[in-house]
Amino acid sequence: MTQSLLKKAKTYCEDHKCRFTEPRMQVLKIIASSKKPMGAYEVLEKLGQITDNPKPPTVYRAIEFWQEHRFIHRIESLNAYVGCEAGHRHSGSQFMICDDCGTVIEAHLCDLPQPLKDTMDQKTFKPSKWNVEIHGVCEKCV
Amino acid sequence: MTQSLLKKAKTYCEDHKCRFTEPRMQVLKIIASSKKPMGAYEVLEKLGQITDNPKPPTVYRAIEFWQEHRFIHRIESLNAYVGCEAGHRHSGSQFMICDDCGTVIEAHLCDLPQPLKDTMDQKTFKPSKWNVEIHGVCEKCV
DNA sequence: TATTAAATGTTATAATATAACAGTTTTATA
DNA sequence: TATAAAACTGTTATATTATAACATTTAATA
Repeated sequence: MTQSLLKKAKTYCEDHKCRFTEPRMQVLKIIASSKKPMGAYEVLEKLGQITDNPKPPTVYRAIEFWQEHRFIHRIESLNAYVGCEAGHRHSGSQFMICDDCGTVIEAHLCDLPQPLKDTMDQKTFKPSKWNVEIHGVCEKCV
Repeated sequence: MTQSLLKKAKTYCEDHKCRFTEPRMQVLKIIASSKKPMGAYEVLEKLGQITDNPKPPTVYRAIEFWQEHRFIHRIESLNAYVGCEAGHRHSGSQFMICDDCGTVIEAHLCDLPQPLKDTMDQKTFKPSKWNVEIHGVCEKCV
């Protein structure tokens, strides 16, 4: 997905008056071209193969930027990051994480499932953001 | 919930041939008596008020133990831990996290909601563990 | 082109978590 | 009940993940 995501990201930046800079581009490229979620320091290491001795804040800033603009997601249970093509503007994300091969599959539900909505109502809780992480075994690894 | 949870935990240990030791007891007590999730180093600090200069592994070991036996949960998006009275033996957890006051409310759904089950089926993914974290604003903080 | 805003580079350090090994307590069993 | 094995703790050190702070550069815009 690397190329298409980079292109989308570039267009997005142009449209939204933010800069598609070299470090941002490189970091997105590195994360997008990985099949598995990457830790920030893995990204840093990869980046070090391209640019001269980059430092953690470079990576973390770019990660933060792309997260805000939803081109990457953080997998909380792995402290790692994955690219996202979907461009969804809703506030939920759902991941299936294969504990065997490490692959992450993203689902793209737009709405909070009803049983959870019901719980929100019962507790009078106003959700703004939600994340689901499901660990298990993927098709290939069964 | 502190007392009842400690009691449950003690009984559980007796029944399951694991030891209800001093550091485990203290750590569970500290986490259970907090209304909000606590970070490991907050627990460590509290523990330091009771015992002499405890070290991180003491806390992390106890946390790991109680997590395994489901007396506490980790809130991934906060790197923090909360007590759990439910004693559920199923493999899912769901939390509502108030970004205003920090309170965490746990839901207790037994089953993966249908839309997510459907996604699992579509992708032929075999789930073993699932976690939902919903950020938002609680009743009191609206 | 001067000013401002946005972004980067760099140093240092904070926050979170675990490895490794010695020593102790409890449990199992000879 | 002595002894071995297992479970657990104490301690030192260090790994891993993430951010604060400030100087500098780049780009947008007045």
